[in-house]
Amino acid sequence: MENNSCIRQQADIKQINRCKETVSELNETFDYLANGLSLVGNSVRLKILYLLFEEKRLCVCDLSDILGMNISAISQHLRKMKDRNLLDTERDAQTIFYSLTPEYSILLNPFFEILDKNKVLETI
Amino acid sequence: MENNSCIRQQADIKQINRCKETVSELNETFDYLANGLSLVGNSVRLKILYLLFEEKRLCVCDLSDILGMNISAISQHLRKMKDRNLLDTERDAQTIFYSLTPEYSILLNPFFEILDKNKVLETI
DNA sequence: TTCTTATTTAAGCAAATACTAAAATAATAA
DNA sequence: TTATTATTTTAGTATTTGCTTAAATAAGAA
Repeated sequence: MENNSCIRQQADIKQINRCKETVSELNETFDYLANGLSLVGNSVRLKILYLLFEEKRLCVCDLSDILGMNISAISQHLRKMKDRNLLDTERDAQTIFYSLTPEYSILLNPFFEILDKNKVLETI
Repeated sequence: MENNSCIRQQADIKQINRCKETVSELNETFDYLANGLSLVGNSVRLKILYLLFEEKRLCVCDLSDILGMNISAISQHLRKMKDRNLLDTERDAQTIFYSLTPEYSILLNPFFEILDKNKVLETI
């Protein structure tokens, strides 16, 4: 930081201090939330999340076939989302099924609705 | 793609084809949405968005001071979000004020509520 | 036990991202 | 006009991310 003396003459010092307090109070929350959103902000992972929302559960192999991508690449995406609690797993013999955690299913619903709406529009 | 013949014996072919169709129909929508979410999925930008949600409008200089970051770095973040229509600008003499576009204010509201709730919790 | 199927993990690399520093633009004041 | 203030843009660099390939793990079948 070279130059944080840029503060405008007309700057609202009270406002700036209030904001600084907010940022320092919520710092970890910002990081945690941003990290979760960055996982959703990737088109491969967004597709996976939406497909799991629609189909309830899918395995790596299904997703690899659907998305036309390497199983390893998909597996690595799934791991990230599982580690961040976006996904649950359930084993059925050799097959591991992934599903959306209920919390993220709710939180991401507005985005899934956008996708649903677009789907209808494009089908007409 | 070396090996997309991984398909399980028990794979639900109908399900997989339905999913493939969904993905191909919505492909651009996925990309567009993911791109928007990737902008929100960065803690600096999430902070900026939340501060604009709370304060209605702020300039680069305010944000630079609040976040303790280089003006140039903030300006580059703001540009990305303006280009993707997350932000509006309004000039007041030499100062350029940024604000949230109404659409994204609504769409991001559930996340801002999480932040609001955490703020209250930590203040108690 | 060995073989097959399903999946994960590790290593390596290319592309994307975020930041710094310096130069450029733009509006106002002297 | 020149100087000041507010901001953006460009170029360079370090870090992060996403994918490929190959090796490792894990469960069931022969």
